[in-house]
Amino acid sequence: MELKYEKIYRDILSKIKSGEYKVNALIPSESYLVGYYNVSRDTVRKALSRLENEAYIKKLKGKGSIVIDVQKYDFSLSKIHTFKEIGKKIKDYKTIVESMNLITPPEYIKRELCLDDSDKVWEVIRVREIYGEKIILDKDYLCSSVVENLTKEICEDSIYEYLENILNIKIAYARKEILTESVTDLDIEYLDIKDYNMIVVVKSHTYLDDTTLFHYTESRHRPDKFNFIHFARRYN
Amino acid sequence: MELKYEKIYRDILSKIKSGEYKVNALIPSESYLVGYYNVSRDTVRKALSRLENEAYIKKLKGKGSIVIDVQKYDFSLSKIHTFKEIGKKIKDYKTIVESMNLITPPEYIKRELCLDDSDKVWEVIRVREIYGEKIILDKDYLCSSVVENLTKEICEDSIYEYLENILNIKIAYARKEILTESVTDLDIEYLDIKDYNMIVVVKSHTYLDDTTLFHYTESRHRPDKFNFIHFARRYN
DNA sequence: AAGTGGTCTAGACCACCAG
DNA sequence: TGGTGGTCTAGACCACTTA
Repeated sequence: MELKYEKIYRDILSKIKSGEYKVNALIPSESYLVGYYNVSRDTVRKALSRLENEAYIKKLKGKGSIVIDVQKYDFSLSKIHTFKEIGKKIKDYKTIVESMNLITPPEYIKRELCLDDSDKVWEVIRVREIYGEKIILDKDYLCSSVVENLTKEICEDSIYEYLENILNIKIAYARKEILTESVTDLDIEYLDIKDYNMIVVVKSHTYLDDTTLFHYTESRHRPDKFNFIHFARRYN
Repeated sequence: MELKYEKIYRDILSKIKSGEYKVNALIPSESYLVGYYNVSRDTVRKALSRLENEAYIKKLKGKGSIVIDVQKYDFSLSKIHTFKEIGKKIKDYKTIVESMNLITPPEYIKRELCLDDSDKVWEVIRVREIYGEKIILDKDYLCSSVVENLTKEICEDSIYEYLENILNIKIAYARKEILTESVTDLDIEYLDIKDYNMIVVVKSHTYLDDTTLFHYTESRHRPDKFNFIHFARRYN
């Protein structure tokens, strides 16, 4: 059974995206929506809260809810994006799996993932090629206790789609850290690094629904092609 | 009159921070908190939702709400941080106001802030010095229609504290974009740039409660000292 | 089976905005 | 003054976890 407020959320979102609810205009009031969807006000409000959280609308006390220009923020990484999602917006991209092995992790990965000595991890090295240039080097480490099997085909497609759709693993949080480092030999070997001597590194820790950490990634971007957009709402 | 769910939110948060509610342990159940605070369940749930949104707790169906290790994420920029907040965690820092003028904005600022020809803006150039090194160059542009007066003292302290506490301006959203650029003459002039030839730029657009854009910033960071932490919750 | 959080309802009063 | 969203209540049923 589908949740009522989810259904309403999606219905309103589709009306925003189709232009039925116009940017900078008010959407129908809560009391109207109560009648329209034949639900309680609280259920309508749940749907609207989520739309506001995701910055599609802004609620204005005494006035109504206004539609925000979402076009500008559509590339936002405030949600947890996978490369495949980003890739959909770029016509010419490719993922090359350089290696994929079940290994006893090196000391610093063991620390990052809080592992025991006997734990094993999948190490996946991938290169992202955009418009014919090798731009991003991804190093993924996945706990084998959570992800038992992995194939080259899955890594070429999208690891996260496999985890979520096939293994039915629920991801709750991701913590990302952005910093810069000097270029390493590995960067030079795998990427079209040109004469840049710095690289932008995005380190991600991904947590399951039960708050256990199971995945660590280092995504190394050639600096000229790096772009991260973040959209923050202020709580009051 | 203070809001009940705000009060409960702050009370639970203080108990998490003081260690009364321990990391990885469950906090009291919703039904217990209903009795403890003598409010309805919905009010308790509002407080807990906010704590979950801000990643202090994680609610687990059928089990309870677990406290997340917040120490690790405390430097997070998922909220809208000002330099002053960040500065509190660093012992030795200083803000130098290099210039502050009410100007007719250059063309690209007019575009960024969607201004008319007659509109004027405050341009503030500041340098952030950390442990004796000039690390960050901030260029701020504020619409004079929103911020009429500005002084050097305010800029040395915190522009945002002035806006929020003195002018009572409510900030609703901020959009941040992170990218890298080549070092400019201005960077070399104002910063201790060493021999780095790249700089990490954070461009921010800040919106008011009524969704109007009023502030554009470029924060230019020496790459070796740049660090951005982002914490994302996954919606289901 | 008992306890937990998740969804949903129906109703109340308030502060804010517009005409 | 009438309509809007914001807060708060009391009660219901559900799915999930743990024992």
